[in-house]
Amino acid sequence: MIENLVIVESPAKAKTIEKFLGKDYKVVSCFGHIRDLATKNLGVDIDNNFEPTYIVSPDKKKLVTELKKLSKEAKTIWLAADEDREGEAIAWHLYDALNLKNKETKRIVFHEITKDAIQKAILNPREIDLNLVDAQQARRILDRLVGFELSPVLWKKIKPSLSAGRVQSVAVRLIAEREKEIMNFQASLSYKTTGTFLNTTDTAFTAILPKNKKDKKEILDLLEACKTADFTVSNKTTKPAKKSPSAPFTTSTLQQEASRKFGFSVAQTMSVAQKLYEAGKITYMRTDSVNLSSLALNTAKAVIEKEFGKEYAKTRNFATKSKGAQEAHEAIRPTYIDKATVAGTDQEKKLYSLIWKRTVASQMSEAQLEKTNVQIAISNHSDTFTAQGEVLLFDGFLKLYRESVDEENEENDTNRLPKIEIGDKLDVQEIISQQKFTHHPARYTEASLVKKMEELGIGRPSTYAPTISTIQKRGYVIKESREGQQREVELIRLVEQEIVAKLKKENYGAEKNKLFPTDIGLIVNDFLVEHFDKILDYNFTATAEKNLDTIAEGKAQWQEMMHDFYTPFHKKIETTLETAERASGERFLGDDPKTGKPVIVRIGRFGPMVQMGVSISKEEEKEGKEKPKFASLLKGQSLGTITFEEALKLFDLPRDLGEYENKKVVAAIGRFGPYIRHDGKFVSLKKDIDDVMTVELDRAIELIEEKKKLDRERFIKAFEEEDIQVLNGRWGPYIKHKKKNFKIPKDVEAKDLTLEDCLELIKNPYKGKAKKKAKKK
DNA sequence: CAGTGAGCGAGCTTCCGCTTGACTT
Repeated sequence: MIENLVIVESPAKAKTIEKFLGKDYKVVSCFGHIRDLATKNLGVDIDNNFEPTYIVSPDKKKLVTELKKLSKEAKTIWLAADEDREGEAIAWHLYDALNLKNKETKRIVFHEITKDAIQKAILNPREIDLNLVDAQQARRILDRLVGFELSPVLWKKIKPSLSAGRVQSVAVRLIAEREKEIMNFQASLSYKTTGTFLNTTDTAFTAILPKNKKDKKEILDLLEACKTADFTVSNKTTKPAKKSPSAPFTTSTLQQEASRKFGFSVAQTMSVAQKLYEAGKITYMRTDSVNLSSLALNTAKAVIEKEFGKEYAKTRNFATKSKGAQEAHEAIRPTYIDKATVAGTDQEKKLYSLIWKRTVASQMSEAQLEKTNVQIAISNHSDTFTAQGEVLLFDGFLKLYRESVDEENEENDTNRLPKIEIGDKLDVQEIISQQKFTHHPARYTEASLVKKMEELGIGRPSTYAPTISTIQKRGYVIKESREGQQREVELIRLVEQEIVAKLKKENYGAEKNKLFPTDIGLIVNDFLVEHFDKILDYNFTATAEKNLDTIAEGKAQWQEMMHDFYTPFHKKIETTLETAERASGERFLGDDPKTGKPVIVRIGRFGPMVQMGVSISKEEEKEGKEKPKFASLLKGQSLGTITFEEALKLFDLPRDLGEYENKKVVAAIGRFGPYIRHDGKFVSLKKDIDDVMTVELDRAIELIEEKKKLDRERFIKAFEEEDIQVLNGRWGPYIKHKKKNFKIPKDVEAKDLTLEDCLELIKNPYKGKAKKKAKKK
């Protein structure tokens, strides 16, 4: 008999809480949601007032059986899922699925995992809030209806297996629209003027003209005037300023900072954080809250006073700024703030240290600055130079932590100014006017997309990383780096009474790990925006959230809200299915100069392609009419931007390179990119080195030989009589038998394996640490 | 798994939000 059974969502949490509660309490975890809508027939009975059908998720069946058993034995059951909409629903699903209505069941909540908070929670149990549960059901059903009615429209009108949803489609829209802004962006040029001056004691500093000039003649006039001008300090102002630390980390700010400082992908950040959490080193990592427990505040204060001194400590409470925050947890912070470092992998150490610094800095004093602004008049010209200086009077939190910023753009014009007073006469060393291009808006990184999604209130801490991986998996978006290009800008310099102009090369347009929309992403987005503007509206989720809040307050019925949404939505689905054209992104490029046939680009069954000639029907083919020719677009090319010339070149593939060892050598492009085929074997071309359009026979032979050598090294041994090979693979040596692969235990030398060993491993496959084979389809 | 771009059309795909492992040739 168990006295008390406490069910929480996370197993790591269960472990900690059990320690706090003592031996009368058994604490177990339900691993999040245990049931979900059935996938058959939507899982929603539209005609029966949107009645949902819930089933226990397949991977939770065993767990639910186990929980049922435990709850039968227990006297009192405490449902301690998180205090937010999803948590309330989890509690209710447990109540329902475990059949707890005849048991003593209590609902408790806490926002921080401290002994104090848990004990308080136990003293204040309540009922399950059915209004909040209804709000969750409404959210779930809305998402199901949108996703499962919208996606099939795409299958019919664009391509099978595509997907659309309240969150992912808006995420794709952000990226698609940003790309269009960039495509339509016209860079403009203007001259930025910087002067280097000497103060009365000959110390140099720089000042700029606050406004850039477009006109070269104006610049030349100015520089000409400066040749003979006197420069006088006409004004000087100083004012105090302060900088305050940022709030402790939430999921989204942690993802952003880890991306900016370490280049982590959002998934990487989450998996490292998960490890730290499971090891008890940080608090829960999927949170939208910036709150710290009072215990954490006290420890932070003590740590700061000890490490930096009393004047560096300042206890603060931060308020959330993000839309729709539910704040069921604390901010992400070290469990023990007095530990500045932890053991672990490099990544774990780095991320922990970042979390520690951010948390501690959030409880430190502001930095005190003094900002100085100096105006320098030109005696024979109406323009005025401006110098800006910043002096740090007290470093405060900056002693520990400095947040990074997104844009690598714009050099900083602030410098440390020497002693300058009003009326000082200054000498000029040089004045440089350099042409500057305006920049297009920055493409999104994974992390800056998360930031934007959070601003719009779409997605949740637990879904940011999975959503970003979904839109990439569907092929809507691709994360890429692209090389920059060079261009020339003019630089006009006045030094020692002489004006000299020259051209300077600069790099621009290089992108590192940015999100680009693909052709299919752009086509799907255009289609959805055209036909389902309401769902694709950036405010759709925010508005829905307001309705959900009303339901949670008990002031509205969820079925009514669903009805109001669904009726027009479903009608739109039907008319779109009936009336909308198939969307293929088709574009006519021109007529082939050799044959006169039309050349078009469009999305085909296998992605973006170029087609020469008109499509024909089966009958026409029988009659001997000529079929059109097809070729896939290369990586980096897109339907919207490919030129006629580039498109024509694609028909040059496959290219015949000649013969080697009496066999033909051919260069072409396949599913995995550019390759060379020789004697029935394929060799990939080297990215960034080889060009499939120009590669020659000599190089091809080099690659073929290289591959042959690798294949030889791949081979360890074979037992031909049993069709067994021992080979070197990506994850080390393995056994290959009749097209199936088998693992080799770590402590076994692959080259010492005997035939008997191999047969044994094939009969009883070694599974590593795994206990059982998980079926997954 | 390195061709293909369509033919009949069965049967499949798909959502968001909670949680962790399992597992890749």
